[in-house]
Order: sequence, then C-alpha cells, then structure tokens
Amino acid sequence: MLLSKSCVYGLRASIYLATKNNSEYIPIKKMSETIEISHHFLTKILQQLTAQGLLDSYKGPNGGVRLKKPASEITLMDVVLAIDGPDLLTECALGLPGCGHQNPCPLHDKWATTRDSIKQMLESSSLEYLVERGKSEDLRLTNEGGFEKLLNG
Amino acid sequence: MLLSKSCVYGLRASIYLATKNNSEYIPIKKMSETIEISHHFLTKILQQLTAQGLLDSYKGPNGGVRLKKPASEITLMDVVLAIDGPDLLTECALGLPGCGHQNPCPLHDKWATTRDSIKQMLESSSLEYLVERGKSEDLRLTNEGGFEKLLNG
DNA sequence: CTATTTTAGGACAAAAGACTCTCTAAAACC
DNA sequence: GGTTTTAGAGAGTCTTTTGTCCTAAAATAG
Ligand code: SF4
Ligand code: SF4
Repeated sequence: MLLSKSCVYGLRASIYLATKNNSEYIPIKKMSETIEISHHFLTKILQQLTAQGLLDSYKGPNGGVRLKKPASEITLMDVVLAIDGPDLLTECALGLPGCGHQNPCPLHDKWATTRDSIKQMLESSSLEYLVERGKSEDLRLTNEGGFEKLLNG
Repeated sequence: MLLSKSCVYGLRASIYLATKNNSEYIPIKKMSETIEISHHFLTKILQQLTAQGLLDSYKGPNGGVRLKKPASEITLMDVVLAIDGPDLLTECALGLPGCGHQNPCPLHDKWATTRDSIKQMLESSSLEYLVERGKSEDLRLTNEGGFEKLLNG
C-alpha cells in the first residue's frame, strides 16, 4: 500500500472539510458518520492533523474541527506528510539505508523518476481542486454516495 | 511503503540470482549471508517465488535455487506480483471499494496516471537490465558492498 | 454552579506483518 | 545404510498498524 489507512482516512476527512463553509466547526462525530469512518479512530487521526497545524479544533457545543487555511492552500502532500511522514518520498525502493546520492542501487534512476511522479501528484492536488472536481462531476467520497449527498448532509 | 519488506527482499534476491550463471543452484544460506537477509526469512520468501514458478529449487548437496527463466524475461513486476499481489495496481488511493470505472473519487484521474507510472517502471525493468546497470557502474545491493563484491563473492 | 456537548489523550485489544525456531523431506556422498 | 546438505512447512514470537474504550478537560447553555 502506498498510503497507510490512517492517511487515507485523513485525506477523505480533509476533502470533506473542504466542502464545508470554513466559518463553522464540524463535529467529528457527525463527520465520521457521513464519511463512514469509525468515530474514535477518526478522532485520533484528526488530532494529528490539528497538532500539525492543518486543522483548527474547538471544544464544547458547536465545536468541532475545520481547516486552518483555505482549501486552495492545502495539498494532499500536506496531509500525507502530517500523517505518514516523509518516508514515501525519501525511502529506498530496495530499502538500503543512506540512499540515492553517492552510492545508489541499480533501480535508483527509475525509482527516483516514479517517486517524483508521486510527489508531483500529491503536491499538485489541492483540496480545493478535488472539491471542485467532485462537485462538477458528482464523484464520491464514500462507498455509495456522491458529492451532492455530502454537501446536503 | 510502496512495497512490503518481503517484496523488497525478494527483489534483492532476484537481482542477485540474475548476476549468477544460471546453470548452477545457489544455496539460500550462502545467498542470505551475501545480501544480508535472515536465512530463514529469505527461505520463506523464496518459497513463494518458487511456488509462483519464478524460481527452480533443488534439494541436497549442490542444491539451492536459480531463476527458472532468463533474466531478460523476468521483470520486477513478476516478482512484485508473486509476493505482494496485484493490490498495488488495482487498489484505490482513497480506499473505496469497487473503484475507478463507473463511479470514481475526485482523485481518480491523477492517481490513475501515477499508478500507471509505477506499473510502467516495474514492467520495464528486467532483472537483466538491472544487473547490467549494476555491473557497469558498480552499484550496490547491500548496505555496503558494490557489485564487484557480489560477483566475486 | 451544574449538566451537556465536544475534543484530547491514554490504556487497551485485535489483526497483520516481520521474523525465528524446529522439525521434515529429498538428494548426494561415502 | 547412514550421514550430510539442502529446501519445505508449520508453529511460535515480536512489532507495528489498526481500531476500541474510557476518562479528563474545555466550552457552552441554562
Ligand atoms: S539507491 Fe535509490 S532506488 Fe536504490 S534503494 Fe536507494 S533510494 Fe531506492
Ligand atoms: S476512484 Fe480511483 S483514485 Fe479514487 S479511490 Fe477509487 S481507484 Fe483510487
């Protein structure tokens, strides 16, 4: 797997938050039901995003979480780095320590190209872009429902 | 991580076997010492490759394993499929079941492109190609040593 | 101040992945 | 036939990932 499950959940939640008006806090409980992720587990993941400065959180009634920056300024890369860390972008395909630069393995050139393409994809996808695509084509974020359902839910 | 650790070990071992004259069997014990992977664990992994028809094995003195086909006809994709299975190439970036075709998520187009680039890399790298690159530039397959050491080991 | 809603955080449990150990089976050599 | 060399197969252990649960702390409303 390219991304850990926690990371995938974090991405789904981030995209969902980006569909919302950013002036109000969204309770994690409600969000977890909408995007079909266990409440407690999602809470843990969002705690990481909050700690990394991607989300604002607020306790108490009318509390919840929201994006700390506009959706146009948050990329998938930000979320992946916050949850899975930089390993995906620095680690060796053959798992040899101290890699790439001085003494590469035979796979290095090809792998470095592929790694760049992954990096490129993550950096070039802002939450705003994904929400717009989702809205315009009614794509889905859950097993069943499309975007319309999310926006009105 | 893109590939499981077992898969990475399998790749290292396959590349190593491709450096050898394919007429003799290489004992796993010796190989495990050369490429610095636990003997028993490597045995398990190579059993899978044997079961999948990528390796020949032979018991008893002068036994061991060797590639079943010429190194030019085995790609990294073959090894990855044998050990990690096809998940990497079929699975969703957002982990939604029943994916891609009829009802994609907003990430699908970009992800499909990246996935193709991974697929392309794995399919276009034959063991022979890697060994040639390794030989000509004395690249490494272990933490320390380069190819010269492997060939003469 | 008290009860309620909501995040924060830690302890715990289950499952998967990574690795070890031991015994068995086959082949070769003497 | 007996011993050695090798792969095969299974059970068992350790670690990481995934997921649950419970309590505390903050905020709000009455
Ligand atoms: S040399 Fe490059 S491709 Fe090879 S293991 Fe290191 S980073 Fe990966
Ligand atoms: S629609 Fe495409 S990108 Fe999205 S989860 Fe499915 S396969 Fe992955």
